[in-house]
Amino acid sequence: MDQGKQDGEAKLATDDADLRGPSRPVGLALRLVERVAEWQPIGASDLARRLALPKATVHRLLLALETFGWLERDGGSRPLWSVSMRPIAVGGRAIEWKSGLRIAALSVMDALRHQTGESIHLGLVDGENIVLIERIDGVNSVNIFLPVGTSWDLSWSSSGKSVLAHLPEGELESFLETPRYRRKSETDIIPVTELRDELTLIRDRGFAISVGVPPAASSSIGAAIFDKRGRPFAGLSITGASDRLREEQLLALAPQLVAAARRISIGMSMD
Amino acid sequence: MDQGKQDGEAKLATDDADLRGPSRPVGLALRLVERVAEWQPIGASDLARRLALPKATVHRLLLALETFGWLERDGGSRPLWSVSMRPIAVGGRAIEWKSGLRIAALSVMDALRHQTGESIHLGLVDGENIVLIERIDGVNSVNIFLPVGTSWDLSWSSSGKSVLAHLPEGELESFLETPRYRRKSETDIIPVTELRDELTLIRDRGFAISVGVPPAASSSIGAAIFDKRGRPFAGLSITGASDRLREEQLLALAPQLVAAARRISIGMSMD
DNA sequence: TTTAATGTCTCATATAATGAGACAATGAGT
DNA sequence: ACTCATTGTCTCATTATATGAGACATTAAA
Repeated sequence: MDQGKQDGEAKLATDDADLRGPSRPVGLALRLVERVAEWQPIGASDLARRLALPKATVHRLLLALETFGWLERDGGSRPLWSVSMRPIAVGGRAIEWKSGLRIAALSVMDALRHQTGESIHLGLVDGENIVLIERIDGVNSVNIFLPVGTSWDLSWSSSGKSVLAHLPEGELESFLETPRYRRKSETDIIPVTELRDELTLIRDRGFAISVGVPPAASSSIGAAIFDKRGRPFAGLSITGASDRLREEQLLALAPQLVAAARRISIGMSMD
Repeated sequence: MDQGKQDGEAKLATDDADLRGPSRPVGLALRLVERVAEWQPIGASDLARRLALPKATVHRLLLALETFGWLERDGGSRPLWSVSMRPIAVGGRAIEWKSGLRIAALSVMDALRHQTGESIHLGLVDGENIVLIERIDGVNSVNIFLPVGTSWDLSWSSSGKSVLAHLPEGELESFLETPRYRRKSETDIIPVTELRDELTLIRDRGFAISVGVPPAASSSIGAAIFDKRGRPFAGLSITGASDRLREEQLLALAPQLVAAARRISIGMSMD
């Protein structure tokens, strides 16, 4: 069975299609970067085996990617590869540029963290995932510090579900086409239908709640952010350790969160 | 004259060498990603002109990079290109994996921000740059929120200078080989020699200070973090708005900062 | 010591990259 | 409304590189 969606953490790479055709080397190289990021630190042979690619091809690409500064290896006699800082540096520029969102959100997020004491997350939709692009830390003593760049399947995080709930019907359909499961315990799996019901509730209330989301077992309450055309494209959430933020506490934060998300949406529409 | 180093913000890309030879398409594609990140949003022709590459080649690569999910364009009739969330997602994995550092640093950083009230930055050396990989926000009401992924030339930021000061003599030499300037005002440029003097002072005191660093005109005090072999590879800094953190305030924070950086170095050496 | 992996490299062949140029669509200037 | 420089897009003959099987030395484990 295809794993990956079950554990909530989003897959990075595009499907491992055959990739014959134009720009094949580029495609292979990028896939390599993505996979190395996922499996680092990893050896060349191991990588080739997992990708079902010839050893020589992988090796050649690894050397190229090292030359260009995207990958690096440790000094061992059997080198292990990992990604360099380059992708972060590149990604940082991306965040800075989606500044319409970031700038509009920052002051609101700062105010919200002072009101609530909790950490505030800003996520941006990327295909079927939502990526954490900014985090402002709560002033409480115990906090969760998720690294920027963490991404989740839209059906997992509270802000992701908020986005889903406000998606045009057609797009939601095609999202739900790929079967999606959520594992609560080892065997307890929530199927699609229940997610649909939850989305209806979310649309009515204007916010979503998630408890015990990996990788840090955090709990959160999230709301969607809309662009000028009324399309949900990002999410704002209040996130904290599961043992402090139980459903009751989360619900109490709802009004302030929803107001903040709306304020950001409005700020985005004024250009 | 070669700009770029003067404004403190680090260059992303490798040099625009001719790139003939093996893996050329991969090299071109990666350079494209880096440049688009730098200049986004940008059109295809403009990009081709700046890179001195044929329009057709650039166009083909842009389409490929879109297919693979690394670039995207707005819907306009003259599409403008920008980078997707993919690099951040990839980079996030990188950060998570340098977890030796991140994990070791987080609790210390959290403690430090509660002691001082200011924002704490963790930077990782990447070639001649230092990249912000984690930020923990101060509890004060006025704060600077630099995006993770921001990078500076080593000679600019306080933590970068701390790293430089503790570099083996040979490596420092080759770093200073490329002429480096710092612009204080439009015409006031600090040459190499003065930087050398400053590094001596930094080595003696164990910390460095920078005032008015772009892009947010922040001021900071920084100290180097060392690996098991005693090599500086990262930096810790206390950063805030220039108008609150003047040299006097920064100096007062030095003991706590230096202690925290040492604690992280020690934590890293215990594997 | 044996053995099964791994990293590295070479080379003939297949395949894709290359870039000049053509074209229509666009948008700025008048 | 009309001009005209510029843009995005595509084609195609030529050239250059990618490809991947296999060989080899090296390493780590049995």
